[in-house]
Amino acid sequence: MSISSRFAVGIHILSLIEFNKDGVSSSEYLAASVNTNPALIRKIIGMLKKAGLVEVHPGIAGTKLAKELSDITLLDVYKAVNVVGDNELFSVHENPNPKCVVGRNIQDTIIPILATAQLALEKVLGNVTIEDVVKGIDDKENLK
Amino acid sequence: MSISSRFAVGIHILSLIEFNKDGVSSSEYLAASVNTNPALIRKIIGMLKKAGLVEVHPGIAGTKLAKELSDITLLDVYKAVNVVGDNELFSVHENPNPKCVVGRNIQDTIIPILATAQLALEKVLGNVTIEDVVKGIDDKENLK
DNA sequence: GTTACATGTAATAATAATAGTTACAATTAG
DNA sequence: CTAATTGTAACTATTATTATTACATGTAAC
Repeated sequence: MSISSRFAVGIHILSLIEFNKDGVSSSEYLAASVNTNPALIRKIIGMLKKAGLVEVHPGIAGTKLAKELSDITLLDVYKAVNVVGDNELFSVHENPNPKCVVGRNIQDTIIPILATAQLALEKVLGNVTIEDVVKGIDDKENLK
Repeated sequence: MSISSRFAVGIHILSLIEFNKDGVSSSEYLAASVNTNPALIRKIIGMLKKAGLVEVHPGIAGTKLAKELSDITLLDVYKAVNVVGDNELFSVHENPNPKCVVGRNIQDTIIPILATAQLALEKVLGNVTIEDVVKGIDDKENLK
């Protein structure tokens, strides 16, 4: 199965807050662009807030970025929205037979390999910032 | 969510066929080591067969490797068991609002980035072979 | 040919996560 | 106080996985 779109939605939200920095980014406003409902947006914003990426206060309309655009990487967002835990991108069958050479060693053998693969993926995400995404959106828009 | 354990089970199966190369690796035998039932093993073996990694024939007990150990990478297994399609590791929300700058450009902007991350992961898997896994299992076993 | 056994595959159920939705309490500004 | 917004909980629908049962199909041995 694939990684939850919460991640993509998180990127969308942060980018839109930047594009709308002179306006008020309420959950309703953001939901209209993502094309979902405000409650779902608030749930994701809650995660971004817990990770220190945005500032938002109960009762006060709007969410603001809590960091510079260039200081927020996609890895920050990916971790914030909890799509994948450390070393949990791959799942490994849980109870292989300990009476078998393969069964009693397979987990210890492949888990580090899978972790390396996961880290390679995360490293790519760590090298891209929301600033890059915002620029990418701008570039695509200007080509139209 | 995480990537199906079919992948880990596929690695387990191929490794065990090697360790048991002088014996008969029936679905029942393999299932006992993986600790699941034979039908599930046969389903996965069917996928490995379709990918040309193993040889197995209806009515005849046992599965054999169709390639050298060093010619089967974890990426081959990963693709064989269909856990993730090309460019489908990450899911992206489907109908962002085209009336918004972000909404109409977000997909084209982030999809290539996410694909790069996925490729980095797959590259790691492509550099590890079943031979490496088998050696790893042997090493761990000899330390006990 | 029939018997015994193995593979191939369909159907089903249980579980878990996602995505969407509604509802409402808590909080704040005016 | 009132209106508006955030923060959450509860619930549903959907989807994929994993496990399981059942049985048709294929092969070898007698």
